[in-house]
Amino acid sequence: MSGFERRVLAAVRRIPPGRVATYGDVAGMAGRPRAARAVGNIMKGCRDPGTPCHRVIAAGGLLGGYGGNLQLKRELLRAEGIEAGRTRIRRFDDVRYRRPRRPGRT
DNA sequence: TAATTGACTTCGC
DNA sequence: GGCGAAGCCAATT
Repeated sequence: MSGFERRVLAAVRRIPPGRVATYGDVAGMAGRPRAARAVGNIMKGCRDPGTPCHRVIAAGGLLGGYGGNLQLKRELLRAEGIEAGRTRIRRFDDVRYRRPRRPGRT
């Protein structure tokens, strides 16, 4: 397992329930903001229990993919209070998870 | 080592 | 909203 992959999985695990993050966001949390594709590639092989891959979606609130079971992804999200339309998450901006910032002077 | 492959992202039509 | 093109990144062959 490469360091990048490990960081990506760790980032995904940090996404709280009821919230989602885009591949790009996860890539950023992993330290490679431009590696959204690589993140997707890793997600594809996401079989680690405890890693909520379903909370990772595409940019703009698009659903992205889920091993062909996009329907399941929607249900899982819905179970966490996130509703999704045919192609897109609802209230995406509200449920989107962001990297925690260092508390400091503003 | 080089080429290919995507659960990506942004832009234009 | 859907489609095609270009850019970008790591894993796999």
